[in-house]
Amino acid sequence: MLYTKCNKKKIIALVDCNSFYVSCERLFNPKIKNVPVVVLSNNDGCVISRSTEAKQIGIKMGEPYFKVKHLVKKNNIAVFSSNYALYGDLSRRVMNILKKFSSCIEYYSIDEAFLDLTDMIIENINDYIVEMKKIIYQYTGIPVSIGVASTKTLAKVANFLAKKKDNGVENLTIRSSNEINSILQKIDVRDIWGVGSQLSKLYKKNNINNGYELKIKNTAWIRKNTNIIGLKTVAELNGISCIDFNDGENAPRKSCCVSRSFGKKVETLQELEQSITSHCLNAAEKIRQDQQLVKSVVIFIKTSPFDQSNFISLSKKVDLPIATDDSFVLLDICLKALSEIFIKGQKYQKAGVFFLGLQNKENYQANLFSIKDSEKSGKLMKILDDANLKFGRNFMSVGDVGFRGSWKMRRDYSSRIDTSDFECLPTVNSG
DNA sequence: TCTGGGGTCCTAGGACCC
DNA sequence: TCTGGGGTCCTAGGACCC
Repeated sequence: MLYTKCNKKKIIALVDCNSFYVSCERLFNPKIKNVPVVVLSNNDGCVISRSTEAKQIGIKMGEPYFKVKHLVKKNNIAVFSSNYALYGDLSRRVMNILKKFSSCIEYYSIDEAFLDLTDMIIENINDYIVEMKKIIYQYTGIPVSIGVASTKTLAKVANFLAKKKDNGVENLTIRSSNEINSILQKIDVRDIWGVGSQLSKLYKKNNINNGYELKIKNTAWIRKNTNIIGLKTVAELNGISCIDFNDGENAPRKSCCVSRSFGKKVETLQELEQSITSHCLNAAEKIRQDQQLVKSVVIFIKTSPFDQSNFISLSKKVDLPIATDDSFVLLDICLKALSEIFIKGQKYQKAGVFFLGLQNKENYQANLFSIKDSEKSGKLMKILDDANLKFGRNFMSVGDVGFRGSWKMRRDYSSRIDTSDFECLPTVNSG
């Protein structure tokens, strides 16, 4: 049944921006063009983007910053806090260009997209992707790698190869199956898309060490020892496309989470209330933007998981009788839930809000008990959202978000670049 | 009061991704 | 001293029903 959809060989391209966050910072700062650069996660916690030079020095993806600080110092690595407003803006520009190369496109992440080229009339795929890469660079300054293959999983493999090549593109659809097999033999099973730390442990224990060994593994064994996703990965390595292509531009979100670690540990209820308030309001704004309503709410607070002996994680779920997008209602629920789970005397490290069971507002409206109330609330929420859009996040707020709380996120190395700010335009000297 | 099996639905938790 | 955030999907197991 898994295979029935696949009667025609597909042509799928995966476009992936190279060291995306680093590339974004480099656009506005030519001085860091050929030097090692890293970008840190929120709170300056971990390394989440590395330039080629930084990779060569041995900085690993996801490593805590404090553990590599000595390497940073010794090698003069340029360090940046993440600036998601900037990355989001540049991502949109790249994706807009990709739209011109295929009408069937899946925005997979901030720096990646799948393009289905199956039904397009293209004389030469290789020329097409070389052109695509060139245009993206010319229009945005962002370098990308492009891999093409008959399935998403193989397109990931192709992209993995493309990243190591000078021209930055790889097309597996023109390679023989023998060539593909020998390529897969050289790829560690952990590097196959869909194989994470747990699966790779299981595979290696059972002598499946590379992509080829996974490809030829008996499917009954895979089914018995993993799950449907494991089975799909194997099918895809065999050229059978069975992972859905999600080209719905606005596939609605099913859940929405806003959470943050604190810049320093938090012990008081008041500070937790401020952070939960801020997260709740931000999440509410997000779902209103998407015309969605919330059916249940979860809030959580936890101490640091790295302090194993003292780790606690507290949470509470509340189901709403009527789905809503009203910040007042949601905030009320969140703060009440917080007061119920709060335990004194703990050093909290993180707090967050989940909105679950999101549903489309249009479809739900008719079920509301009081249309009038919801209209009133809708107008008020719109004023709130418009003001915050115009004057910046949290300009207008409903509760106490503690404007200068010492618990707020650390961002010590931000480039503070804003693409809507003229001051940030680079200066060009003509002579 | 004791007995069985099979179905659905829901949820918590885990694994994975970037 | 200092270890990100936001998603999706799948499964096992419990509750409930007949």
